[in-house]
Amino acid sequence: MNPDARRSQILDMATRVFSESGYGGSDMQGIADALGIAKGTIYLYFNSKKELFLAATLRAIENLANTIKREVKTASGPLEKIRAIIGAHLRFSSENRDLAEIIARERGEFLAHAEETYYKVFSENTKYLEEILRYGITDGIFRDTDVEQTTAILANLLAGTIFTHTLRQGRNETGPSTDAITDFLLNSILYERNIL
Amino acid sequence: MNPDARRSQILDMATRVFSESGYGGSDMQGIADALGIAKGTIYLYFNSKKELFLAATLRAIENLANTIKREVKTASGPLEKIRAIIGAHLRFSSENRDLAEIIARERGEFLAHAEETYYKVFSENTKYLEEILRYGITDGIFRDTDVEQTTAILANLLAGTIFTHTLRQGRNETGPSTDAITDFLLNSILYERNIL
Amino acid sequence: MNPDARRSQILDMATRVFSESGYGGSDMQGIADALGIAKGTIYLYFNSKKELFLAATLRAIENLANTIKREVKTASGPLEKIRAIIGAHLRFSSENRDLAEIIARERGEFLAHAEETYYKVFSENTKYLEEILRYGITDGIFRDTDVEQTTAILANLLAGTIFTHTLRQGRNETGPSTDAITDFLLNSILYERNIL
Amino acid sequence: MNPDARRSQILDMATRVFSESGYGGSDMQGIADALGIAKGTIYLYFNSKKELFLAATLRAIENLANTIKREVKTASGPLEKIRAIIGAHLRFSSENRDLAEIIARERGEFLAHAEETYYKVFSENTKYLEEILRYGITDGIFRDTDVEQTTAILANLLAGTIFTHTLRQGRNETGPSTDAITDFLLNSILYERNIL
DNA sequence: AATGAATGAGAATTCATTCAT
DNA sequence: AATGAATGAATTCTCATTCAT
Repeated sequence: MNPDARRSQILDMATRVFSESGYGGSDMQGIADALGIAKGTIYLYFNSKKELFLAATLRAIENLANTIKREVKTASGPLEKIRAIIGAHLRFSSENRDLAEIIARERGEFLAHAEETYYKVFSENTKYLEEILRYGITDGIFRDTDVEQTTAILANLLAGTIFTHTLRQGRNETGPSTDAITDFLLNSILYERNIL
Repeated sequence: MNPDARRSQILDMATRVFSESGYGGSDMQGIADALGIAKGTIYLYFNSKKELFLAATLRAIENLANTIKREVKTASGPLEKIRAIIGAHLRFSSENRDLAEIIARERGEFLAHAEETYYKVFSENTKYLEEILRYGITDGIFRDTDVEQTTAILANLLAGTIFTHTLRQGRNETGPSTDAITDFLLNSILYERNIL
Repeated sequence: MNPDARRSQILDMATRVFSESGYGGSDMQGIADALGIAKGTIYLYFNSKKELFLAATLRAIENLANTIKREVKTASGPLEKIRAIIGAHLRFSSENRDLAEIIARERGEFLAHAEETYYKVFSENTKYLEEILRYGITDGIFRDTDVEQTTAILANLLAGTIFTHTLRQGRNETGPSTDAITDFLLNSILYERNIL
Repeated sequence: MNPDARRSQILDMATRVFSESGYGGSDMQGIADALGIAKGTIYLYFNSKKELFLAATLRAIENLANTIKREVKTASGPLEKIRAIIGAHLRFSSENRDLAEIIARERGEFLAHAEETYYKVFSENTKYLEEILRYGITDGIFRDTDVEQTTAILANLLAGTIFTHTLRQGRNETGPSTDAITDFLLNSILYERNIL
């Protein structure tokens, strides 16, 4: 089997298993069994359980970061770009539950490493949001708010959305929609709400 | 030693140790050592490591819930009550890092149990917020928004604030202030922003 | 059970098992089984298999060094002291096969560590022998040989005696006797052989 | 590549690696890597790790035995033949460290097999030495000692020389020289020392 | 109530060996 | 002949939990 494909296949299964059972609740044999391969094979591609977990997390986080980047690039105009960032998070949480969940699991298991992971996404987010906000303020469509605080608020809101997504699902609840969040945000920051 | 005091002492240390090292990264011997007692003694008060961890988490969560309840009761008027809820979360994160951190750790380790924990706080939050919002809408000071969505948004924002608090600290960053979040929220939901 | 006694008991069995099967050929479970205790118990006293092995070796080497020291002290006169050193090695090999064997095993398994072990005994030997030889030369009973070379020769002879002891036993052969070695040595170094 | 050459090349590298790291400390992958060949290739020439190790040891032993035989044959007269045997061991230890070291390693790892190995060399030694001694005694140049004991003593001395060679090197020490050992021996066994 | 020695199930990891290509 | 990916048995080590004192 092609090494890249095998590596990717292991990562897929590891993501699924770790997402379902957490790091401590999963074992290497279980991942191997689920793939129908030998335990030793996993170690040909990853040096340890921790490395496998973190590789799976990293891939998830990069996937999220790419999703955001792609959608922001596609969107035109500050309002649409903001909606794109919010939408990217919600869609990512819904469509890639394993990926979203493993990101949240990392937070509890490897705090120090999670810092880096977290900043991979959120520093990107921050960059985009600050640009958009500054542009909008200069342009006169946004109120002259403290850009950094506003950005941090939205970052927390989006992080909270991902961290609570699975929790809500366990209760058959749905969180706020992209539209609701976007409206909420714009109502707060727009200079003239009535352009909505 | 008074049994309740000993139990409480063990919970305190467990909270500290689990907060620092996570569930998988902590061991019973370490907690006993830190207390200067024998490992077996812990088992006189808690049946298992998991039970100890969840008891510590539960206490943390109740502490947060009580903090919120107390401050909301003290505050007068919808605006002040909203500010109190937000402030309670931020102050709790700052002043009780261990407690905030163990709540975040539980999310990654015991997902199913975390659902309950989470709802202990957030259903309370939700109840208060929905009341406040409905009251404010009826009263005409808030726009006529979808109350459930708005509540869910704020819940996510506050959860994100707790979950990212330690992460930010690792980077020597501070998150948004109570004032910033409150202003942000009110600007969005107030019927007339200029009353601020 | 008394911790020192237990530690000692584990060391005894480890010495026996490692002597019989070598380091690679032994496993911790086997040692535990032979003692009728749990594997984990061994780890309460020794942190790793290697540490257990080296502790057993160290004890063996100290035992040999003490045997030599005791017998040299007891013997009176240079000729008797020399005989005592030689006799101590031969008796040690015969009466403490496990101990002699584990010393030889260490040589093959942990070369770097064996250096230290080896010098624990042989620097002691060297010290005694050089003293005795110098004394005898000054006194006129020994020829004026190169003391360091002669000492090194006897050290090699005694090391060879220990290292080959088990090998010879496997062939039902006996090595040279204390008397033979002593006579051999004295015939070489005495100024006048006929005092023998 | 010529099969014999490849086999030989593998044995060379195996000897080096096993000499440096011991049997347990070496792995087949490491040997293959050092040769720049695939691990599986080694198994085309040797059926197992143990077989490879023992083949390397056997070759080393035969090399030593041949060295001795060659030098004994070349030397003329009992005194020179004795010097040749001693010199062969010392030169072998110095010039073929890997070979000498793997012989010592085998002693600790495969005791039963080492018996055979050991006797390959030492029975040869014994044969030569006993012949020489008996000849010298009959001839009147050697004292009438117990030939077997004297032979065993020299065998132990030479074995000890090989087993301690690497140990001494780790301490930057040199063992006794060929001349010193030969003089020592002859002073002991010669009927008239003054012919030296 | 407290202790801490002992337990042993459990998991990670290694690596000699195989075999399809 | 050579390869190197795959295997899985074997082993070390950990640590939650128990229990005799």
